[in-house]
Amino acid sequence: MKESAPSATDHGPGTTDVLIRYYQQMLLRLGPQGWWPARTRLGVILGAILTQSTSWTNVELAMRRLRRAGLLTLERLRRATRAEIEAAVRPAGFYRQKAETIRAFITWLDRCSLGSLNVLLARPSQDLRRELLRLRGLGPETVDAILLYAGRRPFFVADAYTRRILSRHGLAPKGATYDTVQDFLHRHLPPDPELFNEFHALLVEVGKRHCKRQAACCQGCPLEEFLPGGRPAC
DNA sequence: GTCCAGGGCCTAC
DNA sequence: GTAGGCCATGGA
Repeated sequence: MKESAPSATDHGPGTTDVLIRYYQQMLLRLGPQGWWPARTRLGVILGAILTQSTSWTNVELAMRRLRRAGLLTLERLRRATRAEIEAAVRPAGFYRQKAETIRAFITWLDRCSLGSLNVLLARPSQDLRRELLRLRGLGPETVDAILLYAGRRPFFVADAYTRRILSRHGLAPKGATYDTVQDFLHRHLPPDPELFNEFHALLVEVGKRHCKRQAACCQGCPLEEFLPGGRPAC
């Protein structure tokens, strides 16, 4: 079988230990992150859509506007116009696309899961993931965030920070795809939703503080001591 | 003024 | 298959 995409580096049986040490170090330095900061499963799903390429502060602005407009229930979202949803989610950016994604999700939920998040989230994990990925506007990262944070399923959200940090630490090749990095983490971590939840949240926090897209990083980073050769990899 | 954010889609090559 | 453009707002 030909493998065209760069594969994550397999460090053998010790890889799990390495990853757990990363996790423990971040947890020790930063403490529990308390993700996902939404009150309901619907809130988690809306947040997952709104946070696409958007800072969480802007997502919070949009969520507040949704709440003020009474749009944080399925019943109200069904009756809301496109313009109402667009106006509420505007601070999160890409507001036309995101409003349309929200409407598409609600329509699909009504058609395929009796309009019930209980019914939806009771479906088998792989089947549910495959179906969600078919919805326009839901890519792998958003779907996995929904599965992990709303459905408590063990899908690691291998977002840009996760890929960047693992790459800079030599655990994944530069340019590794979402699926490659997620598969790597799934092979080397116990399938524990609580672990995936906290691990991902910690990686994002470290990424925001120390691993920006272009900036040099590592100074003061909780993971600095783990860098290959003890030197900055970035 | 510039960069960036807890992505995803589409098109051209 | 993949690189590049586009979608958009708000904070640093």
